[in-house]
Amino acid sequence: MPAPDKPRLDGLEDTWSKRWELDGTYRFDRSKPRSAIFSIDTPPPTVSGSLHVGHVFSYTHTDTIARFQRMRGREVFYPMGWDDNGLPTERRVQNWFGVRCDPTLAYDADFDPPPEPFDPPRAVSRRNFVELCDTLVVADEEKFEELWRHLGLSVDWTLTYTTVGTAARRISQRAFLRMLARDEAYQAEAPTLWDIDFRTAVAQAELEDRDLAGAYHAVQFHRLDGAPVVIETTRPELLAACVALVAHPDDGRYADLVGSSVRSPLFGVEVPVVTHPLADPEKGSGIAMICTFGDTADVVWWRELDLPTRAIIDWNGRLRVEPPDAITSDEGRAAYAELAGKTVRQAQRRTAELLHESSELVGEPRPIRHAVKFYERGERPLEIVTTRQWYLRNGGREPALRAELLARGRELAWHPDYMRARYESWVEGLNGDWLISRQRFFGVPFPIWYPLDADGAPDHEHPLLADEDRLPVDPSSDVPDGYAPEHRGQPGGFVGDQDVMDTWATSSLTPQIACRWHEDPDFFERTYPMDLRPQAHEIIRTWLFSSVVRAHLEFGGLPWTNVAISGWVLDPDRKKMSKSKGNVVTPMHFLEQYGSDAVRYWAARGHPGTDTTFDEGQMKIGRRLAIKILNASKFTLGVADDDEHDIAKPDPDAVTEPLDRALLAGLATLVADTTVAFESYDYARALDQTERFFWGFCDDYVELAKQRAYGSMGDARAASARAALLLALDTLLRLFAPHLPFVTEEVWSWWHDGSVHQAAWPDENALGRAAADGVPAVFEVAAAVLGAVRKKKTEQQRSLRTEAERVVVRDDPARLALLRAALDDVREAARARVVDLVEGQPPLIEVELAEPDPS
RNA sequence: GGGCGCUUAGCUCAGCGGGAGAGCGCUGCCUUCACACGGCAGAGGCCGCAGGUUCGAAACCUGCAGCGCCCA
Repeated sequence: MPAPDKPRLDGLEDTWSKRWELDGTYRFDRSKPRSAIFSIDTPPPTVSGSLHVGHVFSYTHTDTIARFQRMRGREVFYPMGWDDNGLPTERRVQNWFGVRCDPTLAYDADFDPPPEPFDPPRAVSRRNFVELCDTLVVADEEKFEELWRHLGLSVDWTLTYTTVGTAARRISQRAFLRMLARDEAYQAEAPTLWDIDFRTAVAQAELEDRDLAGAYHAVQFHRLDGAPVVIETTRPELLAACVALVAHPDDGRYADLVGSSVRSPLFGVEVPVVTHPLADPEKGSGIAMICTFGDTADVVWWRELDLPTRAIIDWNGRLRVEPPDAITSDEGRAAYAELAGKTVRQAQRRTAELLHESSELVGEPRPIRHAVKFYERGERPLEIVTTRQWYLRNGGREPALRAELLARGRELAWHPDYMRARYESWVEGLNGDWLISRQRFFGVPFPIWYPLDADGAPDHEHPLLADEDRLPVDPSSDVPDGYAPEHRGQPGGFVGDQDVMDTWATSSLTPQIACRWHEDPDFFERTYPMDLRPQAHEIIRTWLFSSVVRAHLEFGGLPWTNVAISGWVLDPDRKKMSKSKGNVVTPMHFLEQYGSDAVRYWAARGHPGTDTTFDEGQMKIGRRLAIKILNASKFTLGVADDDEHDIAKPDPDAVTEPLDRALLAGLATLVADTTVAFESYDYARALDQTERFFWGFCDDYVELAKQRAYGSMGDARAASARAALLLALDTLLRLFAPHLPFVTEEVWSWWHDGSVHQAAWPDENALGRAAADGVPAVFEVAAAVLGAVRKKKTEQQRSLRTEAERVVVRDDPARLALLRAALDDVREAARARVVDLVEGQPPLIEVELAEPDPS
């Protein structure tokens, strides 16, 4: 099929994505041995959100790697997953159908998705809720898949998985049960970071610090002899939960106090004065009150100093109705009654008033700004409450395991390498095990029930576990072995664990889910551990770390050998593009306006790990590059197609001219360089090198060789140019193919059977052989002279077709020899009547143009 | 507070021991038989600052500043 007269970019996405699907171009061949396979642990996008240019950016990076590896001969395992597990989907299902999940309800097999949302919302069982989720995400997934196909991701769409689907739930539960059996999972009643709005526990990895306005309240405690002791606190409302005062052991100001007791204001509770190195002498008055619990420091003090528990904050964020037992005086109980049931903010205000009235508040509260811990999706500061939760060991408590995980981090090949520091600082800063239970309704439940004693109280010490071959189970509707449904909730019966797992507890298993751990042992054998985890840097502490933990504990190894970290897309003000900031740009418009190759070009220029500004200008350049590829290809194929030779199989031996050999020699170097770049996951460098070479090819080589290729110097010399043009085009199309899959495939189809994306990556040695004695410098010197002539013509405001009367090149003998080898080409391209070569220094190029035509 | 990264032309960025570069934007020219969804050329820079290593530093080392991120 010859090149069209007016080759166009428009419509290539539809044409080729359909064709690739029909031909199974990216279909994974599972019969290949592990050594021949390159497997990629793609990040499953959250389907309830929408894809924005940040997704296009990072997924393009991965796709270029996938395409490169495919052309290198690896069988690429590149599945897509959809993340439909977690809060975003839960909320979307609630709103879309007007339902809420109530795990205490029994499954209703006759329940159908309502055409209109229920109003008011109706409660449904967890299993029904999950089914509604399944129906809703199907539509989302179709939209996402369409966009990914339009972008040209070389995913095998028959391998798609979801994170709340049956297999994911089964694998997730299986992995949990195995950790439980190895004592790597355990249940504990402990102080827990708690979001009072979501009413769920939150893990360390989900925290973020936010700067918040607060105020130091100077509050008077009293020595037993009546003398005042002033502490400063930003949380006076926790006074009733105070269990001690703490000072630094070296702080002389309080030395005489340590070991004695003081009495709290308002409540008159006697508490000890203790020391701990974590107490900061610089902060406030240097002595602080320890409450159960105001912040994580309180938890450390409470644990290490073995202090009593006097919790007053309830799981709804209000002060408990009943005062702590320690408050015994009538005055104290009366003061507490003023606060009971109030929110934290209300209680704080009222406490300050009460302290003011009793003259135990010293001066006015002093406003400060300080870092306060928030759940990353939350709106109010986290509280700390004591609850029973499930934990996975992650090295937060055991130095030995932590050291092993740090060693895994060093074993992993990071691209770029410096991103390893994020992992290490996170692992080194862990201060507890991984809390994985969430008091939510939607998600993967724990495959656990508890027996009920004669009084109907659950026995948490002897959980009933689901058999592995029953998985996945939903303990709210399934029944443990040895029990009947009617035993649920009855004394002597059982009750299901009500919590669900943290989404990361499932996401950390994407390698096991994608590779079908225990679902398909042969498949797993061939794909796991995987070769590449591509992901963004802000989830190193969550997704990457938790995946390493799971693989390390279950398999004693890494889940992949390489991780490629992509940066963020920044808006023009250099702020991260994110939904919460409201500055996201949806990609379809740009894909349609500039073409997918152009948008991919912009993305592929973003170096690994580097944040990149959203820049339409780069898309324009990408589009221009794609158009240039069309036109240069049209020219090459047009001039080379002489009805005598098979253009699909140019003959390397026909390349005899020094200029042509110079081109191929340069091309061989280019192939070597881009291969190295791609092998180190630097797709951006590979693109830059190829693009640079390509423009030189168009601007200089084609111009130099054009007349000869048309036959101006005879058949043999024309055949040399034609073969070189074809070899160069063939090579350049392959080098561009990972970045610009559509235009390269389009051009490839004009003169080749099959897909460029299944073609072999170019072979630098074959090109080197074709180049024979060629040296790139011949091309460089010839291009320099041509450039000087063009410059002269431009300066004289003359057409480039203007003839040059005479061109004089002065240089050293070696450079002149190089030029002499391509002199005929230079003369014709420059339209010069005479080119004189003069030995001498410094180098000089003089151009004398012909007189303008008087007409 | 600790760590990591960045700082190069108006903008977006490459270069990371021997010529200060690309594209966009700007200015000018050229309708050239692949390309006007073009081509060619031009102007534009104490390569953040200060020391050091070196025959030679935008690049390597040290310190500082600004910006961003990660962690505490």
